[in-house]
Amino acid sequence: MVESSEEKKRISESTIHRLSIYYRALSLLEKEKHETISSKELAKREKLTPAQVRKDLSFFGSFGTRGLGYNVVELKQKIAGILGINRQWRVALIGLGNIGSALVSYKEFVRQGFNIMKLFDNDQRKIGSNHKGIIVSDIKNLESELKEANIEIVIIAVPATVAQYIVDNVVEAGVKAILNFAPINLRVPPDVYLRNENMSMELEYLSFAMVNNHTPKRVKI
Amino acid sequence: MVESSEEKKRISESTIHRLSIYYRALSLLEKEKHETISSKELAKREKLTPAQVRKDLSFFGSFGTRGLGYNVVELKQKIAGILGINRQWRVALIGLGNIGSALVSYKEFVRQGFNIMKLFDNDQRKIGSNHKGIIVSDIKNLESELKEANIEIVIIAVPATVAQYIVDNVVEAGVKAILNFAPINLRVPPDVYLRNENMSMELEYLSFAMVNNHTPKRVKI
DNA sequence: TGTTTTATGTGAAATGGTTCACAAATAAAA
DNA sequence: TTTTATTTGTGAACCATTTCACATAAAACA
Ligand SMILES: NC(=O)c1ccc[n+]([C@@H]2O[C@H](COP(=O)([O-])OP(=O)(O)OC[C@H]3O[C@@H](n4cnc5c(N)ncnc54)[C@H](O)[C@@H]3O)[C@@H](O)[C@H]2O)c1
Ligand SMILES: NC(=O)c1ccc[n+]([C@@H]2O[C@H](COP(=O)([O-])OP(=O)(O)OC[C@H]3O[C@@H](n4cnc5c(N)ncnc54)[C@H](O)[C@@H]3O)[C@@H](O)[C@H]2O)c1
Repeated sequence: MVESSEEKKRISESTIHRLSIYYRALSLLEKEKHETISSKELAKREKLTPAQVRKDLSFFGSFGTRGLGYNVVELKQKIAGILGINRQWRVALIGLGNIGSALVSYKEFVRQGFNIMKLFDNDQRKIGSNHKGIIVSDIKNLESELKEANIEIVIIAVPATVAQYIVDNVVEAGVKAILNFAPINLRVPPDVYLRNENMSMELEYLSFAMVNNHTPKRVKI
Repeated sequence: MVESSEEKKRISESTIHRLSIYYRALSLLEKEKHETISSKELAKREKLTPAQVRKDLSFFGSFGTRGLGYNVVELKQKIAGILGINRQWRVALIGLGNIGSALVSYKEFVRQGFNIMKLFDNDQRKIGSNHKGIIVSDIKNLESELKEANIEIVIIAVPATVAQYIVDNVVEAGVKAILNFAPINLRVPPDVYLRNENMSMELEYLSFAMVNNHTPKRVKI
């Protein structure tokens, strides 16, 4: 079989994270009625370097105008396309406890096209109740309901002890992207994308920095 | 003044994050009654390489025994010392909304020595109320109460619109470490450590990965 | 006690990511 | 219209991190 002609560039994770940063900055610039922005100015705002901004963007195309900079609205749309947030994503959240309930109310997710459409829990008092217009489903029906609703991304907000078991079912249901809040190293097949949100880790970094007088190259994203 | 004889090695952020991972893994191994662990086995468990584990640890000393591996309890304590979590930290949380309330109930923080001792809000209905044994303070008294309670770390959980203003006051009160949940790029002086917890960014990574069939080098921590 | 096996600790090599520096393109000014 | 000022896009140089590979040391075993 002939190799696809499409170039498969290896984009670094840092570049992807910075695209998120550019997107957020451009949203603000749009609100502030800026028509164009130079890599220099954008870098200054986000404490990065102009070269970094240009190099990041150059992996995906030439979006600027020499002598002028980038059109704010246009670049924002380009980045949205690259990140895949110029569309709606169907998201389910499992575990409606402290953190799960907070996430359901997080408006930023919806604004970026991440729509929580299904909620699951195993607590009888929670099943059937209404959260932000969504009826909480019984975890027993996880697989069938995930499939039925065509869920593409699942957020895990259950205790660490049951997280692997839940994830196995989520994978079984064909979901390819998982955002995990449980402080545990989950096993998923190679074709499933997994990201972990670990808040203790960030506090531990602060602790380390204070104890060791750490001098970071720059503030973490 | 003579330069301190203490070596000031530049430890990478990735190394620090992996120390957190090792710590969590070792806690589990301790529970599972493992007496020793090799870099090979530890790496396998956390999907890292043995060389990586050894190199990370070697920045801080020689903690292992050739032919045997590392003593679980001993290494765990060493890492706790390196990360600065073999002590108690005095933490304050500002903004008792959705995410703030969830964080107050997060037991993992306490387990690692991060004790939330002060809560602040500007909502009259919340001020004076009791959350997990802590009376919510009026944001008006922020500076004086932060100083009085000797707060070392502040968690920001207020709307992005007011976050910079709040942070300015926190910095004014002499706090040197901030964990920020507001989706905004905060300005702090160079001697203040700032970490951002940005959940949209992780979802955006998943979105990017799915749209672009991204092949990461390895799963992000 | 001697031999074999296991596993650390660490320079050196390889890989990956960031910054430099400049040609090329366009805008702005003259 | 020509000149000057900006600013992009990108190889090349640089720097940081990861992996390799092996000398060294201790454990396990005979
Ligand atoms: N609270 C926080 O601020 C916070 C922060 C970061 C990470 N986390 C992590 O997020 C997870 C949830 O934390 P929490 O504080 O919200 O805990 P919680 O106990 O308040 O919530 C857990 C929820 O999961 C549900 N649940 C339990 N077992 C289940 C199952 N088998 N199937 C479906 N649902 C099930 C429970 O009914 C409950 O509603 C934990 O892993 C925790 O470590 C919490
Ligand atoms: N809800 C989530 O899951 C989530 C996730 C990630 C990040 N965040 C971010 O965390 C922040 C809080 O989000 P939320 O959903 O909890 O919002 P929220 O509105 O529920 O809570 C905000 C809290 O801050 C308080 N507050 C407002 N202004 C204040 C001031 N000047 N001084 C002191 N307190 C003040 C409010 O009274 C409220 O209690 C936002 O920046 C949000 O973007 C939220």
